[in-house]
Amino acid sequence: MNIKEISRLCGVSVFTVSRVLNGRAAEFRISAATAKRVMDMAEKVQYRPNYLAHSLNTDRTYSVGVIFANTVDNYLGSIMEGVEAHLRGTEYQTAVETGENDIRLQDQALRRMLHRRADGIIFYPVALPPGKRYELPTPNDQRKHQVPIVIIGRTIPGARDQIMMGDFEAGAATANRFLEAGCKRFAFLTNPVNCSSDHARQKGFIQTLKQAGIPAANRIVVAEQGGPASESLHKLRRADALFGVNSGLLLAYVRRLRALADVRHMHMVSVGDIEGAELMDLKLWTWSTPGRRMGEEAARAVLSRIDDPAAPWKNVVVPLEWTTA
Amino acid sequence: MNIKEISRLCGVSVFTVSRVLNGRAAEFRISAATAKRVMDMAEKVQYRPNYLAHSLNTDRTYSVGVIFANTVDNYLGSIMEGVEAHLRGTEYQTAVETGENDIRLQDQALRRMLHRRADGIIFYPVALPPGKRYELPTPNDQRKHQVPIVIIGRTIPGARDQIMMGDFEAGAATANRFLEAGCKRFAFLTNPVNCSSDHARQKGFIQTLKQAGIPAANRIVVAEQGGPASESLHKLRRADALFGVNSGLLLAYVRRLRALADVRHMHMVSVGDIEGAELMDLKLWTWSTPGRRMGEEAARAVLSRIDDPAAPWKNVVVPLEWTTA
DNA sequence: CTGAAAGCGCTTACAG
DNA sequence: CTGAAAGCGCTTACAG
Repeated sequence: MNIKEISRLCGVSVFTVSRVLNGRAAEFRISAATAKRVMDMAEKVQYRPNYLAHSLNTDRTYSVGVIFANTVDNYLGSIMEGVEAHLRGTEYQTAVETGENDIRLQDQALRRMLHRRADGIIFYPVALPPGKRYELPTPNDQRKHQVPIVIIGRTIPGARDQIMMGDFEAGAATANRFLEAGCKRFAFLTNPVNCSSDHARQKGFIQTLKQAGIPAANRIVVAEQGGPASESLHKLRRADALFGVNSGLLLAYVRRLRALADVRHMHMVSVGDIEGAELMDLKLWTWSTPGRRMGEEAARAVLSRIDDPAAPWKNVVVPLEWTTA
Repeated sequence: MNIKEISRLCGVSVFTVSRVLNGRAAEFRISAATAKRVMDMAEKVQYRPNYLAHSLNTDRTYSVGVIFANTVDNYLGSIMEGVEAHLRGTEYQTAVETGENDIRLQDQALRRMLHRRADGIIFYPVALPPGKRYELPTPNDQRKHQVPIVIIGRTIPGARDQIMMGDFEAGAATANRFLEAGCKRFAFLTNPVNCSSDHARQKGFIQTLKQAGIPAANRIVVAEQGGPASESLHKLRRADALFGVNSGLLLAYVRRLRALADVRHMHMVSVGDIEGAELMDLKLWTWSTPGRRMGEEAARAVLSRIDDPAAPWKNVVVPLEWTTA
């Protein structure tokens, strides 16, 4: 069943059918009677337009590609949720690709997205080893116009639309929380990767401590490949305030550390909800990552960009919130 | 840049170019010299085939749709990971749609997938309220052949390809673990929804206890809407073995229960890794969900089905494994 | 207000 | 071994 068949059944031209079914009957002054006849017939024969043929003609697929650096976890899942929630109110669909923290896989994913002719892309970049900077590849693209790419979660070089979370502010607020609690020796636990989000948390945290007059010896940063090493655990023994760049990492350190020190007296904060945190008998607070909000903002941004390629870059920062029990 | 342009540049026909670029030069006895000329030119001008035009002709999109009942969490993410990992070795891509545990959204997602002409679909169905059974909608589909749908994670009525995990076996193994530990009063904590996976865990657990001669009074099942209610918490006080159908639920009960009972003496098992479980001072073991393996199997199954629509149904059960610290 | 025709970029019988 | 032509199902100038 196709448009030609319907035109035959209704005794009108293909043109008319096409116009009516695209909701542009009025625009082309097609009589209401004809329009109704066509609509009714389409309904009757359960007509479904051929997406491929439509897109081939219009060069729009009405799809937004989402590319994640790695396997979808709760955080990335909540981003997806936000994207899909926003897009449900539109004609757009999502197509998701994930990598495995591998720059080559991510570049491939981008190429495939372009090949599939997504109208816009939301891109969560890989975190490279320290020192290396990620550059968005510029694959040869057959499209007339540049496909909009919105960056989410981690910045990369170059001006673009981007949706980030309030990492710096969360780092600063964490420092203040510790300071108010009377802590003296602070540690920031992070990963040895070049991730702008991790960096911003660190910066907000350390800067605030520095401004509060905490000497360098009492604000250490631990960033180790492959988890806690015994040397750094030794250093951490004396800390009374631990800030983990993410909850998995914090817990990994605490697990090892409790053999060496009384972790129950340390104040701890990390980013990302922990199921059953209250059962851990720790002075532990967590930040909730605002993934859903970020996803919504990203979807909004990419649609705006599709509509208006010339608009100024959009830079959205979504704040983190303390997890409430 | 398109196929016609290349044919012009090479001085051969469109037919020849098409055949060569589809890797079917030999099949059509196109001379090696011509083939090379075409390939080189395609390389030189950075030719990228138009996916839409190709698919419009072949009626194959080389995409596998994945439909999830709800937001992608760590478990569903690991399924995705498996699907993508398997598909990376092929020409297929994935397209993911999620719902919000809403049957209407899921039906819509399926319709959209068909509209986008996925060659096959992997489907993780919603869990309905008790009593209600989910039926796969049969939307009118314009395709010549029926699009294969592989069910994953939760069974639904009707024979199909399906990939499940070893829920019954995990339930039975949990019961045995408790029995070996000398437990006497058992509780199964679950959700009041019609989920085959939850049911199978319960069945394996309860049947094993029954066979071991545990009286009905000592093997209770708690399934409450909206989390722990005080009445059931009262009942649970005397239990010495708790099996949570998932880890979030178990922890929710334990959190409430510890005000009423000494939870540290209870044996506990739940399904799904818990970050930092060792820090909880509980006798707690967890099952890891084999999402990645399931995803790989599902991808394999859907491709097989695309290749051979007439093959017998495939029914794969992937075992759960105890989480190792 | 409506139609016959060309075109999107590919594939594929059908000839030669 | 290769080409001219029709076709996939739709959209859209261009006429009338």
